[in-house]
Amino acid sequence: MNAVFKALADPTRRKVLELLREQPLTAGELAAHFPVSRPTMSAHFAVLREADLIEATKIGTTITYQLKLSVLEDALLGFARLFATRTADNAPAAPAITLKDGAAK
Amino acid sequence: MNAVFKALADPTRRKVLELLREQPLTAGELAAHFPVSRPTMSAHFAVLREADLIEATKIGTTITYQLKLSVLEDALLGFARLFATRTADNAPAAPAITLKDGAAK
DNA sequence: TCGATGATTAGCTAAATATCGACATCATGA
DNA sequence: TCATGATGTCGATATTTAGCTAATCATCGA
Repeated sequence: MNAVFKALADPTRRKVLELLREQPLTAGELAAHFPVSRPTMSAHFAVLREADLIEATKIGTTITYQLKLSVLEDALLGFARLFATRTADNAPAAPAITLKDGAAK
Repeated sequence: MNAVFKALADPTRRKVLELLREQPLTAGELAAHFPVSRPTMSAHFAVLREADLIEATKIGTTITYQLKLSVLEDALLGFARLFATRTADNAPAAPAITLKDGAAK
């Protein structure tokens, strides 16, 4: 979970995830959205991969990145759960939290 | 929102927020939970204050910190909303997300 | 007013991070 | 085979961050 929050600390990386929400994109396509160099983007991708937030698929010489929504979800939910107050009697172990219909585990 | 995610990137700071979920605590009480020096903790508090995640109240010589749950919630929800997929027809503008009963705006 | 207590500020170091240009890799098509 | 296009890796540099000790500030009680 720490790796996920570390990854989310950077605006560029959050934006990458946001772009990948719509559809998988190649490294080049993603890089085109930002004013930084390719190596810099590559480093950001590495951080996101390390956090297991994205998945890389290599086809020929092209690498396509795909969002792993469930991992993002688990981290966010795992953290949010720590703040969902549980009163003595009224205590559902897990509060109602969903990022996306059907995506919650 | 960036400040919030920056603040959440550190495990110590996340733990501080978690401790404050239960009840307000003084700087000293909080510091007692961690193996780092007081000044270091003070720096963490400053980051959390900067992100508006906690509120400081000075009583005499003691400073009590309190969690601003709504700010944390807004940031998490604001981000999560970006990933709540909206299909063409089945499109609720905002998905059902709550951290805590009655706390959602 | 003094001294003790709780907390922050100042000044510093070490480590981590972001960023770049240059180079390496690897698959593809001429 | 060779050039090319798409990426990643390397090495260097600058910035940021976490952490420490020592000093300072503010408040309270004797």
